[in-house]
Amino acid sequence: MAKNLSLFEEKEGRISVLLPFALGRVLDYKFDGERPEHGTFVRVPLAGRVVTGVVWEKPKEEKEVPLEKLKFIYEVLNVPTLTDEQRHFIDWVANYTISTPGNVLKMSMSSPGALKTLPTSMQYFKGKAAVDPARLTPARLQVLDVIDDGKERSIKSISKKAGVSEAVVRGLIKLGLIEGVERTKDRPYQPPDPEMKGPELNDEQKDAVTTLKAGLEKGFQPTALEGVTGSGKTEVYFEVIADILKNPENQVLVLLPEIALTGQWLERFRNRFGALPVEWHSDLGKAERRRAWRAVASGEARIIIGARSALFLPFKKLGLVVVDEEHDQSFKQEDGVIYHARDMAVVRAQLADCPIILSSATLSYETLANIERKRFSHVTLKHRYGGASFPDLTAIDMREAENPAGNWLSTALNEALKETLERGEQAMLFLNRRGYAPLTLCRTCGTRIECPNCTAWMVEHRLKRHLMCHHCGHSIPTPKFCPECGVEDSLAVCGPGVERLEEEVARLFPHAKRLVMTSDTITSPHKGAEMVARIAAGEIDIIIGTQVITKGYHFPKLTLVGVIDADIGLKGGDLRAGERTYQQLEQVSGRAGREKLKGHVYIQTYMPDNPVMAALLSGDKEVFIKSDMAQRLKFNMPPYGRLASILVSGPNLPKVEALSHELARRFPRDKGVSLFGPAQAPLARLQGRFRYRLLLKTNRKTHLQNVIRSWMKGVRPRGGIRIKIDIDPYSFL
DNA sequence: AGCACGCCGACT
DNA sequence: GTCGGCGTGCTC
Repeated sequence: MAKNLSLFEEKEGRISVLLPFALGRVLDYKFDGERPEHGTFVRVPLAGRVVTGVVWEKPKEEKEVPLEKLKFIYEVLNVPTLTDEQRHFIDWVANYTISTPGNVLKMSMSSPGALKTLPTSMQYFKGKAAVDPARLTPARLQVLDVIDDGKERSIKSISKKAGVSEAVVRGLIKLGLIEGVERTKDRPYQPPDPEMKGPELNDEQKDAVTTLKAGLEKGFQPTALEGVTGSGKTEVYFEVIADILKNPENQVLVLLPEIALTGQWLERFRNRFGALPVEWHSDLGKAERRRAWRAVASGEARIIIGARSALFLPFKKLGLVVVDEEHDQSFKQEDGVIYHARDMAVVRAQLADCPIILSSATLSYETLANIERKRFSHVTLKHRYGGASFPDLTAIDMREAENPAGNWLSTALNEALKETLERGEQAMLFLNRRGYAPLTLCRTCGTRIECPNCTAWMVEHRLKRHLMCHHCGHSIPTPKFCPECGVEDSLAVCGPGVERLEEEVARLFPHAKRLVMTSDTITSPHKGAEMVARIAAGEIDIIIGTQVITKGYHFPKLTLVGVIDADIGLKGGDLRAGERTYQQLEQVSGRAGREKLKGHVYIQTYMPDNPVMAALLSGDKEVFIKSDMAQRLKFNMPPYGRLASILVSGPNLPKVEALSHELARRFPRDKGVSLFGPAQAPLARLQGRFRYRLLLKTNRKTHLQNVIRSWMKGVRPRGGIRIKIDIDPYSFL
């Protein structure tokens, strides 16, 4: 009896389980039988339902619920366990971003349903039944010959291999000569072949590859790969990937900013590795998502390319991380768990003790600072691939430019367009404004049509015949009468959007084939790929688009780039306005003249003397970046100092104001820490919620998160108020 | 995340 | 007089 009891106690025990939502702590459960190790996926009861979670370490400070109160886990899932590395990463990110580990875990699970329901298919193999030899027709003998090896196959593959119809196979199943079993197996991915020969690299690229490969032995080693637009950075890191893949266990993660438009990247990849990588992005269907997730977890997926969320996939053994276009602001996740995928990727690589390559033509200031601090090594490509030259840059001073009334294209740009089209080349016009016009106002009463939910103008989208708020999605049919004074046909549109620009181009060049590319017209990755293919095939003469066209493309016949309003990004005047505008203009300029044809770039600006414009035009970007970064250093701003943004929002303005001021009062004044605000956020109302912001600035030595945690302790937002904490903010809205 | 519990408006 | 709005709190 006593023996039995002790045996029972040995077998029954307590484990902690992390659940994929904001519970704020782990929950304990009992198990019987073998102790599930940390990282095991389990299904557990929770308040009358069953949820999937992961066996986790129990934080020391948490008190124990008595064993008899605990419930038993229901099921241990047949899924690879999360590695220690992955769990540390999740905890680290939660701690850094001041979110709950559960919410971060959710990003690693990403398709909860996929963990329990697996696709099943019947697989068939040689059975044991004996049968009258007289019934074995030649077709049946063919089949028996195929299955003699005992391997499991589908009916389809057996019939194909034996060269008989599926009916023959079914007949044998009925006789028991073939047996079936239900198997859960996703289709395998085609493995990449690192030995395949890629395109010939030039000397500069070869040198870069040599340098990068030499650093691979060191384990964790961040390297910035800085190459001018068109220098062939991708082919350089492909060689590093090929090297890493020689270890059959290694997995490689490539993060790209805009997954919607990676058709060209995938094509280059296939040319080098003979197969497509495993893709991960929000557009994947349920089945594909599960297949990719499990392939990553099992180690079958060798190369994963994805948007920022791919960073949280449950890698089995990460051997290399590449962040392409590392300066791109879309790596910053702005809601839910707020994180910067580039920064977190560095942490992920550090935990995996593997190299990481940050690639860009316009490195972020964060990365430049890390190069200065000697934390990152630095490899550069200064020349364009294939002997292509850099485009000529011309500024058009719009204060003086000839500019026929009502036109957004200056005469100079118009002329350049004409010449480009006459030569049979392609042009790209960049205007970072969706829709037809950003503002509609009444000529009679002066009313500007605003969003009822946000402090923002309604943007006309003429193709869709409505006005739309770009912040909350609210839309109304384009009105004929002023909503305020009721006068008919008194509404006038102000300013250009890409649709309006397209209208002008159509008027000036009625025979040119035009294509508008914005998030409104690129509704799916497939559609984006289709557009890119049409441009590459020469079916399009003029591409008109928002920032989606600035990134990564290679169109050999594209020789003219026109920037319609280079100043848009500078107007907000926020911390990163200069940096962002510089990067954007440099990137879009880089689309011109990437092969043999000479490229030309026209930049329309009202402030040609602005340091950003001056730097671009002189080609001396170093001077601008150095002085801009020196400013940041002087004011202890990122990447030298640290920022956190605290956004208080709620439906009731006085309550939002009151809580914001209470936060300011409670703020622990300390050296090395300063608080700005509270002040109304630039977008004072968003989706019906009023917004106030506080900005916290510290030096690099201060533990920013600890300051915030102790500051926020005991603050209980009530009455629908939310506090959003953004560590290292990029957006100042 | 879900789901129950709990106090204040428009209805069979 | 009830049905139900979703604010608040709890789940091992």
